[in-house]
Amino acid sequence: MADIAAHLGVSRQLVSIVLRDAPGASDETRVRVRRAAQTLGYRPHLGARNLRGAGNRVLGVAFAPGRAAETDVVESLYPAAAAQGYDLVLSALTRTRTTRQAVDQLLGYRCAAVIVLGSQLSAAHMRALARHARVPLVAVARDDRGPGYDTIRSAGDQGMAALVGHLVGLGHERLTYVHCPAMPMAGLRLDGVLRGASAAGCETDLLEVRSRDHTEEAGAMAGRRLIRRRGLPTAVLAGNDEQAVGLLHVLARAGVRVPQDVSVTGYGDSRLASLSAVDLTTVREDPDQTAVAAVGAVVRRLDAPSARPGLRVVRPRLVVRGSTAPPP
Amino acid sequence: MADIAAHLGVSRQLVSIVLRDAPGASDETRVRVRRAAQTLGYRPHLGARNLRGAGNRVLGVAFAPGRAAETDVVESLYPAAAAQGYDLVLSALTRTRTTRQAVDQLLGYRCAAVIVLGSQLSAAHMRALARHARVPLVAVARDDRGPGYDTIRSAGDQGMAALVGHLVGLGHERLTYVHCPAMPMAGLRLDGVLRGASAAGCETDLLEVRSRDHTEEAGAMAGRRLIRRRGLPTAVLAGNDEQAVGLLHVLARAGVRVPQDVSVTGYGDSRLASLSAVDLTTVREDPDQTAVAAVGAVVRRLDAPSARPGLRVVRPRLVVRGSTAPPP
DNA sequence: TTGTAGGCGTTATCAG
DNA sequence: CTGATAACGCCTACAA
Repeated sequence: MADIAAHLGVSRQLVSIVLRDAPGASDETRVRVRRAAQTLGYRPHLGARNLRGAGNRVLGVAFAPGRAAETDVVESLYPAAAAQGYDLVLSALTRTRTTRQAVDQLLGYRCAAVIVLGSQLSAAHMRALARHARVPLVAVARDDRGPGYDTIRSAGDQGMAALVGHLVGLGHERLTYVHCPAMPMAGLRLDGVLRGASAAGCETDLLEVRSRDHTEEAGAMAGRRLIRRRGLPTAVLAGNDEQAVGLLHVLARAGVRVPQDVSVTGYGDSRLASLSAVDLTTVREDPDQTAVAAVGAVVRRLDAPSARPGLRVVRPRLVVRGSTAPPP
Repeated sequence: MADIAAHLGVSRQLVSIVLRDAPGASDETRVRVRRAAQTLGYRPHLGARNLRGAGNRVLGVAFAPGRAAETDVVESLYPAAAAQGYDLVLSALTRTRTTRQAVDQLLGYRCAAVIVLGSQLSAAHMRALARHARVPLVAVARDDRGPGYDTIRSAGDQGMAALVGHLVGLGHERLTYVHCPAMPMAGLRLDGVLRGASAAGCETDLLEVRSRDHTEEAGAMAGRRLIRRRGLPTAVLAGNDEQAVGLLHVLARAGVRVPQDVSVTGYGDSRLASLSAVDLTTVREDPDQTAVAAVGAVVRRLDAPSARPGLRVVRPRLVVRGSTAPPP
């Protein structure tokens, strides 16, 4: 910044005024300063900016790259944060990196708040983390809630109930649900299936998969167990899209036709679901809505730090594709 | 830091000395200072640290969360960077966020260097970006090379040649390669197939998929075209694992058995390849090796800024699984 | 072991 | 519009 000032023969303050669009400079100098900044390759030093204490306008995001639902939310978080004047800094959750470590790094950058996506931390650890971070903490895709942090999640029960309604409407009378307890928010989705089924007056079988994995592999395990059984059900609901894809794969290799012989549904409407070879009936968890809600929670908490942390439930939407049909 | 000093009644310098393990403090005070830092919830201000100019020990990483190969490398980058005393700060490449924007943000944090994973920028734009960033730039998974930036990639040609060798060894005499020009490093892999085939004295058919997508969707398109043809080939090589999975899905739904009727191979050994329902013969691009090579390139360039940027090729490894067998 | 002093890049306030 | 001055948190150097 001093370089620009020297180069133009003006004061540093003037340059600062122009670059942060503050009042107090003529249009002509604004242009000159901006041009000089361009040619000199000027770039604001974000660390120095945050040093000033007040209003650092940076949100930290901890997430697991590779998890489809989370990366979608991250993608949506950029515009959502920008709309409120915030920038994002990311920190990865990996096998070698705990939620705590990731959040600690973000706090090192003095983020105004931290958004944690899909952490598998226990409720107690999450609360401890929120106390430890002295900035607002927002948890996305958890089925618990504070105290100490805001929670954003989609209504997994409503979504599942909508899928059940869709299948019953097609004429199915008995549904099988692939329940994978290791999956975040598994309980909520199971609830939705059971309540939806009892409301529609239809039978439900539970196929419980006991594995730490809750993606394609779990779906494949469920598929193999279904095939070993005497008769196939007419409709199977998987806990999420990845499980549904694993299930579809196993069914296809076994010569079972979808949807002619069996209808299959997923949850999430991730990238996988809309692939032409998958074409999965599912429930859309809108990442844009989730992202906007998360940023909204941050802003609200920063405005009123003493307010009780809340729970925001985002409404899911049924997406009917080619993997469901009337029973054979 | 001043808080700790006040709380203990010592000087800030002493606290600084203890916290960065510098000589000049007694063991007893070290313990006291550390305990106080704990209880006061002290956390170093990374921005302020970087402000000091020299040796900021932070590497910027620009990548697309969601791309399997890239997230694997990111996961491996954390330990690789830590081994050299570096921390990582991440910036996402998304539909709404260009490589340029992501790198600009990283430069704002005054990273010592920037690592860009799998950017689809043209060679000219990449060079411009390297000039614009005044710190070392390392590109991972590109088939071009500088000047202006170091490149790390796996030997796609050798990997493909190894797959060809494996298939020929099984007795296949005619191979079909799914060529998707939009895929990064597509040319290199095509080369490997052609050279491997001519060395082994076997025929090759090219199935070119013209689509911007180079993942499951492209593989599914290729699969549908194969099935519409008169006779199926005995072996199909896909450009990467995702394409292979899309291909497998379409083949399975069409009643084609893998590997009894057709052998299928992928490239990358991503998470998908080892799923039990996929069980794909492929080539492993080791993310650990790639990550170590990338950090190594950074360190070398920081030591000798004037050295000519180089190309580092990581050797891939054949992984034989259940999707390949002798021809029917 | 402690104190003093300065600098890193930015924002902010004050009086000219 | 400029000039002067301060503050943010951390590091380094030098002297007591």
